Amino acid sequence: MTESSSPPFGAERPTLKTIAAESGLAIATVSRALKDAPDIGEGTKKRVREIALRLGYRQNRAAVRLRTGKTNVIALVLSTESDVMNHTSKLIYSIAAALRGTAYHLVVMPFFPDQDPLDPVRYIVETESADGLILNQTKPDDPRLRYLSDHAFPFATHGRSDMGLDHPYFDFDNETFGRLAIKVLAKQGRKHVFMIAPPRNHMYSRHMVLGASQEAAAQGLRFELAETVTSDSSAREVEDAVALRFAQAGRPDALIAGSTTSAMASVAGAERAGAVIGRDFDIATKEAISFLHRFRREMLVVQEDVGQAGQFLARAIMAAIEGRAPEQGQGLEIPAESDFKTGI
Amino acid sequence: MTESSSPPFGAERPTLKTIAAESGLAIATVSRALKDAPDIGEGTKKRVREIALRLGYRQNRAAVRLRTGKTNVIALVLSTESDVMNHTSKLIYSIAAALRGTAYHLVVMPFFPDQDPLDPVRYIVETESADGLILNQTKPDDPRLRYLSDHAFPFATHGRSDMGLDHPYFDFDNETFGRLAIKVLAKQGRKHVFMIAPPRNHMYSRHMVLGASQEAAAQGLRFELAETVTSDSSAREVEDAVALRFAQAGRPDALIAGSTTSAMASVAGAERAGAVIGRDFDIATKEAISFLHRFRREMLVVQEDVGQAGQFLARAIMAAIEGRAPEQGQGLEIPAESDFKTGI
DNA sequence: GGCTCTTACTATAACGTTTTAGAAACTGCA
DNA sequence: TGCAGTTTCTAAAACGTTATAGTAAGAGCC
Repeated sequence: MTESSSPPFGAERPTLKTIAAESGLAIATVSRALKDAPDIGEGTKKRVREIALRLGYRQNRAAVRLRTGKTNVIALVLSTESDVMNHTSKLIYSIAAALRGTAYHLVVMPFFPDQDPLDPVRYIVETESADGLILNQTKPDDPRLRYLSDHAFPFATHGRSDMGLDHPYFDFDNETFGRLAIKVLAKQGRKHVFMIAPPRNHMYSRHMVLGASQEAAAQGLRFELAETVTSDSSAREVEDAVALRFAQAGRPDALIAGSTTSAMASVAGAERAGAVIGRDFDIATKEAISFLHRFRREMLVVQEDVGQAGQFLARAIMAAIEGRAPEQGQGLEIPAESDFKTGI
Repeated sequence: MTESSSPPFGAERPTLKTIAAESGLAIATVSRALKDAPDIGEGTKKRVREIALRLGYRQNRAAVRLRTGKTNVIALVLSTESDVMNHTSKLIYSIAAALRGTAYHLVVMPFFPDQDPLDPVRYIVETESADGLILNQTKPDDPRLRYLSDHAFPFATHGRSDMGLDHPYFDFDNETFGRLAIKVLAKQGRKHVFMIAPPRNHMYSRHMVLGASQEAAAQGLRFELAETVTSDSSAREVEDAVALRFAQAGRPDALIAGSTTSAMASVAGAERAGAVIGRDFDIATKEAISFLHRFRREMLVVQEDVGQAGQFLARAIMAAIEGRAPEQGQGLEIPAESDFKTGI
């Protein structure tokens, strides 16, 4: 596909000017010919394209950017919190994959715990160093979204917020996840669930807890939320908390973990307290990359399709930038009960 | 730190021209004042800085880029192979972290299995869309490195090559890793090692196999290399291969795995063949993110410090771009015997 | 008082592109 | 033949910055 021969070694990179000189046309004509403008003759267009190809011409992005004000850059601002590492790289890959063949580049801009979450966002908007941006780890009331919305800057988010803003997002339906997790555990005959939820200030935590608690009530299960740890706590802390709880009276017989590492840690904690997975308790959780079943085959796990999220977000942000209506405004990945699988 | 007030809502973004008008100075003077040129009076500099701050002035990067030819972009070309996901996100984070506060941005450009590995590299060089680039997963004879070297384009690599090129790199010392893995297994009284090595065409595979095989010879251990699978094979394949081997006569009593997932899969395979970890066999491996001990506490694992690699590479590539001599030309993370730890 | 030297500033061109307004050449038609 | 209409091309300005060459004013010196 990339048939253009590279420019002769050491030579200057060809510009519109080079092609103009070569063809005897004006720079403006060459420019318009290359973008297939209607007021350029077919023969001329063909000739220009051939010369461009022969010379290995490539647009100077800085010049286009300066002239048009369009950067052709999409920024991804990444939360560095927790164990979302697999999650993260999958997201990056899938966005980059969706951008392939388009004019857009992806710049990655993590923000760090010591930083105001607004900093990278403000930076991008103020310097206009991207045309649009993608955020993850949304909060119910998220100042970043307010800022972007106030400045009419195109953005899309992985996860929802609760601010009544209408913007493109993709989310995993954690409410359904929570509901189904309970259902599946109930089907195993479990009566008492102990849940390691994500940090309460994240939007998806609310959804997950809501779904689980409601369904537990409906099914008549006892529902208990870990108070001292979240799924973002260190593995050690989660393990200790679960071990402690399982050693106390009224031992739960089921677990829900909000993240992959907290799931592993929870199992380790329950086992330390002498409980056997599949016999004394079951655990339901989700993961972005398939490996929990190599840890314990008995675990009930849903695969979250982060690749789908990345692709959706890339398309949505491009549509937003170009002022097109997105194919779909919002996306939700809804797990089904049958998606909860063991590795047995 | 970022004290600059944002420009009044809706107003045009201020440029040097704005400041020039505001101060009564020429554009050139403002430009030079802001970059602290020696031929501008102190009073003027102070006044210009104040106005710039008040107006929330930020350089237009496209203009700078067009004028100077410098992009202030560093590209990271990522291999998508195998299970290096944790590895990958750690690398991204650490590079981005090292770039924080500098003028450089990080654009991520994965390449995909269906693609010529040279494509993204050529693209960046031809379009001059970055000042320098970082590559990982080097091959002994790597066309990407040859191309970059031929075009005198600044680059740094995670991993070495075998082409006699002098360029900045950071590597984990896999030869020492291989050697020590054998040593540690020998200390456990093991006599017969089965190794799941990385794909043979990767540089680090050569190193690892070399170290392990030599040390095995020195220690009088039997050394056997898995022929049908590599550490990049699917978990299922690795598990099957190890299970098969452990079911055959002359069962090994030790494993070395070249990657984290292949380590998990190997253990699963050995266990399927009825072997018990710590009793019938031991396994040595490495990981980028701490979690293998939650899988089996008995595993002997070294933590590879990918964060250090990212930081090193970021610094090295900036030095290369700016024509400075790097603080250190090459970096090697050398594991020690005492770094092999169990989770017990 | 004329000379050079230094300090502090400015005008202008250039980077490579796109856009706008307009010019030139051709066509068709009366 | 003349004129409007169409097609195809061009000149020039602009985006925001930096580099270069140069100017003006004052200081120092004999």
